[in-house]
This record gives sequence, structure tokens and C-alpha cells, in this order.
Amino acid sequence: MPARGDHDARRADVSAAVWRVLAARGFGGLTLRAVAAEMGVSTGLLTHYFPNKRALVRHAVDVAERHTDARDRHAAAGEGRPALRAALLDVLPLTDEATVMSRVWVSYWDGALADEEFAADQRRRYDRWRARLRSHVDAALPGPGLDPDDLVATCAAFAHGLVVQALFDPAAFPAHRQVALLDRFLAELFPA
Amino acid sequence: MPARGDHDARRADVSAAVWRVLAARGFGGLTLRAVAAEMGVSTGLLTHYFPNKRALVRHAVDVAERHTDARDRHAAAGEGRPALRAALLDVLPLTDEATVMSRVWVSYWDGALADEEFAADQRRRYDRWRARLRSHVDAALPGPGLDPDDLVATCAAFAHGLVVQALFDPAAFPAHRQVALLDRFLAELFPA
DNA sequence: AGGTGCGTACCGAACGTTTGTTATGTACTC
DNA sequence: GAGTACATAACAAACGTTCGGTACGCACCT
Repeated sequence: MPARGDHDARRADVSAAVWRVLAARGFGGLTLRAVAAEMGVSTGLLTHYFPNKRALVRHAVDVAERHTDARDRHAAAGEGRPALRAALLDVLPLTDEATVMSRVWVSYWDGALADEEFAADQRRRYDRWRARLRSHVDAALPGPGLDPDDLVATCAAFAHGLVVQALFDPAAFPAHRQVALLDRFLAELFPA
Repeated sequence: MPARGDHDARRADVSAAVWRVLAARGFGGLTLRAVAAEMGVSTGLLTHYFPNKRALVRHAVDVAERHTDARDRHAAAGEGRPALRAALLDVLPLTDEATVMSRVWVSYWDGALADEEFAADQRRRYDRWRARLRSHVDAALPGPGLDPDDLVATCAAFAHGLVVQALFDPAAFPAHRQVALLDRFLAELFPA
């Protein structure tokens, strides 16, 4: 917990609390009072740092994206297929913390689908993510005749679809199986 | 609109209204008043046919599953890979009606993640869906050494991940591209 | 044939709770 | 003393649920 008055750090605290509430109660259960209770503060603090709930949610999701992004850069040591593998591993619910973030995103999809502005944000987020994956796919392109954008969309689809299945059935999709599934998938799509 | 008093048909009407509200406003925006307004009736009708909101939602999603299952084209699509292709096409948002149903499911994921009972329902639904796909995969197995359950999970992941991307960016994922992506995906996974 | 009674179908309002937002108050810092 | 950083209380709106009331259809009785 940062010092009282540290504006940016406080907003980051709020965002982390939003993630926890979102992961535990879903977008429908995301209320200012729940976030405040999660932080052990009053709703007055939230309204002090954010003009309204919409801005609060938006900031929390923005920070979440940068959070995952930072994790991505850390893991991606190589280039091409290993980098692509690392980038996809970053979005799978392989750890407790990654599971929380995965739940944040899946829950947020609901809110984003129902709200035009959030939906536009989410579309741009997907664009950015695919653009990031694209650079890795380009370096790993198995041969001519294959559209790299299609490959990127296919990889993104596989990853997010696996996230959803793993969230609903963690016992059937332990971390090692998720990794194995990803590796087999990549082996098929990018034959060495 | 069926005759007044047709119990089962009336419950099906309510379920269809739930789908429309879910697709338009998301799980968080799913309220009894919104469903009643969508049907042009009062909330009293809803409470007459369902003991509470939870039961209403549960029934609506159950009907939705049977709805998609009935649409299943694999009955007319032969066996093996063509049947698998048809079954996966059935869950993609290729038409307006299919888009509504896709939005229903993605929105419902949020509610299901936040509710243990709904989550268990959803896990069983995934199990049933994968079991259905499994029979097609078995008939299309490209060779030994590949786990059919892994192939099924991979196909399911690809399909649902594509659904999400297509919902957020319909312009970038028109029906023909979704079909092309699926066909290329299947061609890689099940080489003829 | 024509009332009579009763169950089903449904409306519309009310209840208490919870929501986002706004305001007022208070303590601490500079 | 001014301004920032909160807590606390109040607000209307909207929520799920409950409930009294009405309209209709069908069995039954004479």
C-alpha cells in the first residue's frame, strides 16, 4: 500500500481491486461498494480519484492490458516461433494470478459487448494484440501462400478459446496440459 | 406468438426474449423488466412462469443449447471432417441470428464465472459439446500418436476464440473469412 | 340453457434493498 | 488558512420479489 496521496499509485490500487472484484463477482457484480470494500476504504475514495464508474472501469482495464503487455516483454526472449509461444503463454491461465486476469478479461467481454464505447476499446485492444503477435508470426512464417494475418487470428482464437475452457474446467485443463495443447497447436501450424 | 395459456410455448417465448436482451445489454443488463418490455408484457408474466430470475436464466440458456444443437448441420453433413466442419460452423456468428446466439453465450460466460451453479452447468455444457465433437474427430483422425481429446479441445478453443474476435470486429471477420479461417485451420490439423 | 364456482393467466403496484452519484463534513499537509 | 484526501450520509433510480386484483375458460349443477 503506497503512501497516502500518491495519486497514480492509488489509482493503480483501485484498478487492482477492480480486477479482484471482477474476477470474483463478474462484470454484473462489479459495484463501487464492492471495490471499496475490497480495498478496505469508502466509496468516497473512488469518487475522489475517478469521475464515475465508467472511467474507473476503463482505467482498470487499461492498466490490465499494460500489465499483461509488460509480462509479455519479460517472457519473450527469442524471436519467431519461441516468441510467439511465449506471447501466447502470457494470456493463458497458467498461474493463480494469470487466472485472475483471464477472468477479468472474459468478464469484461460481457460489459464490452453491451457498451459501444467499451466495445470499440476492446476492438482496438484486439488490434494491438494481433499486431504484436503479427511480428512474431512474420518471423516464423512456415512458407508462402499463407496469410500471416490469418495465422495471427487463428493463434489468437486458439489462445482465447483455450482460456475460456480452462476457466470453466480447471481440473480438465491444468497448466501442463494447456502448455502441451499450445505446443501441439504451434507444431501443426508452424512445422519446423 | 402462441395462444394464451400454452405453457411450454410461453416459456420458450420468454427464453427468446432473454436471448435478445442478453445480446443487446449483456448479462449485467439482463433484468426482469427489460425482458418483460422486450416481450411487451409485464413482469408479472415472468414471475408467473418462473419462480425467480435464476430459474428464468437457467431455462433460457438450456433452451439456447438445445436450439444450437438442433441447428447442428452435422446430421446432414456426413461423417468425419465434413461433419466436424459443419458442427464448428454452427457456433460461429455467420448470420444475424447466429450472432445473437454467440453474444448470448459470451455474455453468459460472465454470469457463469461469477456463479458456482451456473459455472457447473457451463462446464457440463462444454463436456457435452466436446463429446459431440469427439465423435467427428474420431472419424477424422489424421493418424496415430495424436490424442483425440486434445484435438477436440483445440477445435473448440479455435471456434470460441474466433467467435469472440468476430463479435468485437465484425468488419474484420465477415462470414466468408470466418469460414476460410476454419477451413485452413482444419486443413492444417487434419491433413487429407 | 344458464348461472355458479374455481383455477389459471396475467397485470400493475408496492416493498425493501442496492445501485451510481452527489453533497457535506473532517482531518491532515503545506 | 487553503487545499488535498478522504469518510459519511443522503439521493433518486432501478433492482428482484411479493402480492392483491382482474379477466377468462371450463366443469358442474339445476
